Order: sequence, then structure tokens, then C-alpha cells
Amino acid sequence: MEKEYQFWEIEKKWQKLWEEKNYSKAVLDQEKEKFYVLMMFAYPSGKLHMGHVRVYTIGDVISRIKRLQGFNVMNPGGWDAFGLPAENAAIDNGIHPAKWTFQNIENMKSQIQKIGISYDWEREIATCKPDYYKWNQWLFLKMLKKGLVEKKEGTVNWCEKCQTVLANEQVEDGQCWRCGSEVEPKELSQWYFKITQYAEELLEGHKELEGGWPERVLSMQKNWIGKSIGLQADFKWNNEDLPIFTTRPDTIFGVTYMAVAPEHPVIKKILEKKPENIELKNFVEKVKKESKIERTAEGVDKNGVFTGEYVTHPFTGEKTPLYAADFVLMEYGTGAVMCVPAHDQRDFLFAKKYNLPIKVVIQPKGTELSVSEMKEAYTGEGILTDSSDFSGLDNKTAIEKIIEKAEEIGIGTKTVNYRLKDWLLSRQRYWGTPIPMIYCDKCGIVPEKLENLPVILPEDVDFSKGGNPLATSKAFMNVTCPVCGSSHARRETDTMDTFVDSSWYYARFASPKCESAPFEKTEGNYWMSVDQYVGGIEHAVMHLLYSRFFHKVMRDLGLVDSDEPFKRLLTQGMVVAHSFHCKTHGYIPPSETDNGKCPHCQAELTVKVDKMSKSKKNGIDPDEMVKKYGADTVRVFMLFAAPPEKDLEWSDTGIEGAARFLRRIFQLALKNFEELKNIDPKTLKLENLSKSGAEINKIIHKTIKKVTEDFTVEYRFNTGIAFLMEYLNHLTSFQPENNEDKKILKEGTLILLRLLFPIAPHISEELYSVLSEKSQSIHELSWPSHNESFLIDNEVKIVVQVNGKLRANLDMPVDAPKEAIIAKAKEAVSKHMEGKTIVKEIFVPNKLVNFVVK
RNA sequence: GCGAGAGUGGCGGAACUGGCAGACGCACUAGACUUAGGAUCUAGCGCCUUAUGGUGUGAGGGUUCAACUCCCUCCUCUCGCACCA
Repeated sequence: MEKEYQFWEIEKKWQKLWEEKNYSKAVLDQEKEKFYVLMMFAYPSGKLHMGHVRVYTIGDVISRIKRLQGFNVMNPGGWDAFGLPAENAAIDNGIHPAKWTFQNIENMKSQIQKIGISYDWEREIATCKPDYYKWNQWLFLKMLKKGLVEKKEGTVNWCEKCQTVLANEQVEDGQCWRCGSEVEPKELSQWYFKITQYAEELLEGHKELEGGWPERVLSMQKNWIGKSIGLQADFKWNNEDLPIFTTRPDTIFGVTYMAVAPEHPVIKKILEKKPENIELKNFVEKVKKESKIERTAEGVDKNGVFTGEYVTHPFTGEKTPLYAADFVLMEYGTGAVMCVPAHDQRDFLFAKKYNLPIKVVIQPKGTELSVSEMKEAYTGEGILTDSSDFSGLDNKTAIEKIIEKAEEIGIGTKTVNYRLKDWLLSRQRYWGTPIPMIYCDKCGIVPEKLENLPVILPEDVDFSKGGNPLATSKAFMNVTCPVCGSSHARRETDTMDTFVDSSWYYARFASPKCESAPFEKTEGNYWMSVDQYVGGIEHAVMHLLYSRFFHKVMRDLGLVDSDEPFKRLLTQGMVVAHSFHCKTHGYIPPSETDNGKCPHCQAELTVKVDKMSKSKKNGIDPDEMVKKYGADTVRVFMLFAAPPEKDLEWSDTGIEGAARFLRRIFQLALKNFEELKNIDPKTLKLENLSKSGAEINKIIHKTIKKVTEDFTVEYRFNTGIAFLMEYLNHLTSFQPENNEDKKILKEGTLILLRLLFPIAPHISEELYSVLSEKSQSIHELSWPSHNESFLIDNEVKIVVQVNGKLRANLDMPVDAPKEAIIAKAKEAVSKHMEGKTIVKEIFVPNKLVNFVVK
């Protein structure tokens, strides 16, 4: 045995051996219960960052434990390989995106292997390969046939910097999710997936996910889907229906004006009728140019213009003025709202600003609202007044009654509205899946034939010209129409949003080489759904909602049997570190700071805890850490420093602690190596153990129990590792008194290695192979189990309190009679009860005695 | 504003269905071994206090023999959504 913990030798040796043995290979076996672990696959940006290391480590630990617990585990890895950075690299450096991407994949793959991730690499996929994206196209065409794809004209989110459109989900605070630049509105005809058809089911499906998914992810999705139930009612403009949507039909008698979005078709008609209404025309033009953020940001004044027209109230028949207003959004509801200033704050402010009347129709219990004294709208509950036949009803009942009435007289219907919009999937980029559609002069827009798939990305493109690069490839553009055979046809030059790739990759892993379908049905039904998914919270809405949508679509296409793709989801926190900022010199790398001062100007630096990033110069390079401490140490630190779902603060001294822990384990094995090597713990006779040996036996079983719970039930790796550290402390200080004690020490050491194995596999395997009789591999063992009968204590510590305050501890035999304990307890705390009388004695068996005294 | 979550030593974090608050680690202090220590080992370590003792889980109140844990009021922070009709 080596004298030092040479992790670099150990890790290299075992990584090679494990690969040869192919321990991570997953093979369908109907006899065995499967467990599918999946870490969100990475974009091949070139280098692994600590965030990757964290996800992979968490997922790897779970797969290793599950394997040892006898599950047939699949833990596949792959690459989310389409996307903008590759294309930008092509534009900037003249490297073809494919070349750039595959270089990066190669590099990152070797990094992943160096941290000991037990992926089944035979299942590796890269979404940029034709044998993968072919199935994007296939699914697209199947969805088209099912009526789930649509090309439509509309206002889309345009990112000028990325030169492409974005889906609603990809706009964050009015900015592009990728580059952070301002998103502008633009009129374009684009392809959409009709995700809204599944809105209700996506919401319903949450019931199945409760418990397995973090509550906040479900609530974010729920929020995003934004279901609201209300009344759609037709106001009339001349003889034309002008439907509005409201969730407060109980306030319909309080309507004093109506507002529509500037984009609303009625505005166009009004302007055609009265082109002289310059004020309205200018207003509409101005608002259309504004981005959503300008229009809707908090505190921004609500603006509107009277159209000069009046509409008829469906219940009262009264005429009410029609406004165009910037706060009304065309894409939500009907793009028209009834305005009830007395009971809606936004309407209230608008009415005050433009001097519109206010009419109270709901009176709260206890007080009486009067229009002249109102400072804000009253939006609470109450009794209806001034509302025709409905006056006197409480407003909750009124909602139902008014909807009923509207339906009865045919002026409206109960309606469900969703905030969720259809998924805009076209992107004006090269490095993505070509949308398999063809524009024929004669036939119009027609789909490519299934047998012609994949539509392959051409090589002869020019990235220097700007615009959509695919349009520069003659070979790509020139195509014959699949319907009429005419040569006057050209291909769609838009590619698919890369979220399409990641929406079903988990399914492709079931049979990544299948050539006849996205995946083979038996394999698919065996491996799916994913039992444990691990990834970042940033995908709570986009990726996780899209995947759920795709899964349901695949189910309806007969490809899968289940309803949901991911049974359990663990969202790991970010990896953060201190950043140092100087007012004049910007961010300073931690290594260059001078006692908290700027090395250039000696100014006091602002210290913050930030997500690791290039711009904040607080990143830690995983490669360097693995080189310096070894993969096992990095893994231990990542799991020990915080529970998985919380942010993990990088600490240079913290990782030293993790390194120390492993070194101490190595030293424990080394110290006892000669003496323990040839001892067989199986011949252990418990009755011959010394007192401290028996204690160690008990500790072994307690540790197995606790660590198993922590590692498998709630994935509390931090507390599990803490227990292993404590356990190591016990083993280290244990002095064997006889031969049987040596056996228990050996047994204890081997158990330590087996429990540590999922976390730090290399060192565990190495020491186990050195110490165990048959040089076994832990891979071939099963997860240790504890023996409950060893956990029974024959002595317990009893806490003695006086007035709830701890005054003494007693060591007593288990289940000692109450009287005996109380007598002893009184003796022990007599000092604290002198001159006082006992009012009450609380006795909790085997736990505590509390004397209440006066 | 709405929704979700969180506030515990110098720091990261523990504490099961109410029952010894601060496990484990880091930092720190003292000592040992050392030419040396950023290695290793031993001991200490919430705060106030001389041991005793007092006090302490964001603030205030309540329930209880007993509250980090349950209830009420408030404060702060993080995240998500935000003119959604």
C-alpha cells in the first residue's frame, strides 16, 4: 500500500478499469426494476463550470446508490448541441459551428470522465447530429398532421442582437434570455406549436407531480399558464359584436366606459370610417412601436384616447364611451375590456385621469361607499346595488347568476382564459433543426415527405452576410415540390427553437440508435418516465413546460404510455462565490485582492456573494480543482457544503476540509493495513467483543441506518456526510483490545468505504480493494443494510429539568420504573429545589423528567 | 400588489411526530511535534460572567410542564409573476 493518498494515480487507475468493466451500461431487463436518473444535458460551451460539476455529482451519487440497491439504473449523458454560441463563433472566427461544437463536446466529455461520472456513454446523443434532429422534423410533421402546428402572422418578440425571434418564455423583464438586450415588437409570419391546446392538461398534470416536484416550480408553471375563469360578453358597436372578457361579471352594472387595445381590429375600422381622428391615429402608431416593457412597466401612466365612438352595454342597453388604451393587451383575452372604475384600481386611475364617471355597484358590509370620497377602487366582497335584478345579492352568488343570465339571453358565455401563448418555434438562425416545410409557387406551403427526412443542414453557407444564413445555400434552397414536383419551390429557411431538441431527448435516450422511430417502443415503455431528474431552477418554466407538452403529444401519437416525463425533480442551487468590486477598476479576481483592497488603487472593495461568472471574475475552474485536490475531494465538498437545492457557496478553506476528510480515511486504512489485511470479519463472534468493540458494532449499524436514510430518502447528502465524518472519528479513536475487536474495526472500515463509495468512488474502491480479502470491487456488492437488533440500547440518558431548565443527566437502564427514575432525578437536582415545593412531575419514558416547582 | 420560500454562533449549515439548541465542517485560540508550517495531532470555542449562574434560534405576544418547532401580529430578505381584465 502506498504511504500517501495519491489521488491522481488512484483516480486514473479506476476510471480506466471501470470503463473496461462497463459498469455503467444500462440494458433492458424486464426481470429487474429500472431506475432512470437524468441530469439536464449540457450545452457544449467548451468548458465545464462548477454548476455542471454540481448537477453531475448529485445525479451520479443517486445512480451509484440505486445501482447498489439492486435497481437496473440508466444514467445517460448527451449534448444540447444546437444554439447560438456555435454560430457566433462561426461568424467571429470562421470556424464551422459543427467543428466548434464537436471540439467542445470532446473536451467536456473528458472533463466529465475525470470527475468520475458513471454515464452510460454508449447512449450518448448530440442534438446537432442528423440522426437526432431527423426526429425533431418527424415529430414536427406528425404534429402538423394533428393540427398542432400553425403558421401565423403576429407581433413577435425580436432580439436585434441575436437577429432572431424569441418565444414569450424566453423574454425576461423585456430582455432576451440569452444576451440581455432589449426585445422589440415585430410583425412576422412564424411557426407555432399549439401548446395552448394542452393548457388545461398541463395544469391538471401538476396533481401527479405534487410531492415529486418542488412546490415552487409547480407554482411558477401554474402562474405561467395563468388560468382564469370568467364571462365573455358581447358589447355592441353599431351592429357589430365587441366581446370583452372579465373575471368580475358581478361588477358589470358598474361599467362606465370600455377600452380596447390599440391593435384591436375595431380601431382600424373606426379610423377607416373617420380618418380625420388624428389624435387616435397618432396614439395607435405610438403605442404599436413601444415594447411591452415600456407599455406595462410599473408606475408608468396609463394612457388612452377617446375613439369618438360609443358601445352598447349588453344588460342595460346604455351607451358607453369607447377608448383605445395602452394597458389593454391584444394578446390576452379578447383585447377589449369593460371598465368598472369603482371596483378596479387600474380603471379607477384611468377614470380619474380622463374624468370619466364612477359608479358603485358593490357595497362592502358595514360601510357605505360614496363616489366623491373614494381614493381607490374597492375590489373586495360585498352586496350588489344598482344592478337591476341582481341588486341585493352577495357578489359571489352574483358572479354565477350573471353568467347564467348572460348565457340565457345569449349575450355571453362562461369562458376560461389562459395567459399561456402558443409556442413560437421559428428561429432565423443556421445552427438548429431545419423546419421541414416547402414553399411551392403552385401548392403553397407544403410539408416535406417523411421518407425525405432528415432535411440536412447544408455546409455551403455564408455566415458573413447577416440575415438567415440558410438562405445563402443554393443546394439547400433549390428543391422540388413534394406534391406537384414543380421546381419552383424553395425551402423554409427558419430553424427550430433549440428547446424543441431538449423537449424529448430524455425519450431518445431509451434507444438512441433507433432508426425507424424517435425511439423503440418497448425500450421507451421500459425506461420511461424519468424517475429522478436533476437540473437548474432556471428551466422551471421553459424546458420543463415544453417537455411536459411534448410528452403528452408523444402519448397522443401513441409513442409513450405515461402522462408525465419526469416523476421526481430535484432543482439544485447555484454555485456562488464572493465577488470583489472596485468603483474605478471594476471586478477584481479574488486572488488579486489585497486584504480586501483594490490592488491598483487601494480602495475598499465591495464584497458580495454572486453566481460564478466570467464578468464578475469570481469563477472557479473545475479542472484546476480536480488537479489540485482530486475528483473525490471536489465531489465531497460539493455535496457537504450545502443541501442540494440550496445555493452552494464556494470556499477555498472548505474544500481543504473535504480533502482532510479523505486523507484521514486513507490514513486510517494505512495505519491498520498490516494488522487488518488478513483478518476475516465474517468469523466475528459478537460475544467476544470488548465493551468498546461492542460500542463500535452499534455505531456501525446506526451509521448505516442514518446514512441510508439521508442519501436515499430526501437526498440530504450534507447530513449524511456529516455522519460519515463522525463515524470516521469513532473508528479513528477506537483501540482494539482483542482479536475480535480487530475484526470489528476491519468490518467498520469496510462499511465506511462502502457508504462513502457513491460520494467518493475512487478512494473507496481503491482502499476496499486493498483491504478486503478477495480484492473485491464495491460495484459488485450491494448497499450495506443495518441490523435493527444491534441498535437497541440497554442504557439511556435521561434529561432532568427543573421548571423546564436542564439541571442533570441520568444514565438509566432502558424502561426503568418511573419511581426509580424520579427518585434518582430528585437526588440529582435537589440543589435546585431547596425550599421549594413540587407542583407537578412530568415523566416521558426513556427521555426526560421535568419538575415544576414553586 | 399577488404567489412561494427563508430568517439559528465569526461563516457554511444540523436539530425526527414540541423534549439537552448549535451535530458535522470551516475560521479562530491555546498547546504538542517540528529547522520550518498553509502538514499533522490534542484541547477549547453562542453571548454575558470568576467556576456557579444568567441569557440566547428576526421582533413582540400567546398556547404548553416544555417552543427553532404550534397559533396571532409585525419586520427583513430571496425567488417567481406583475397593468392578465
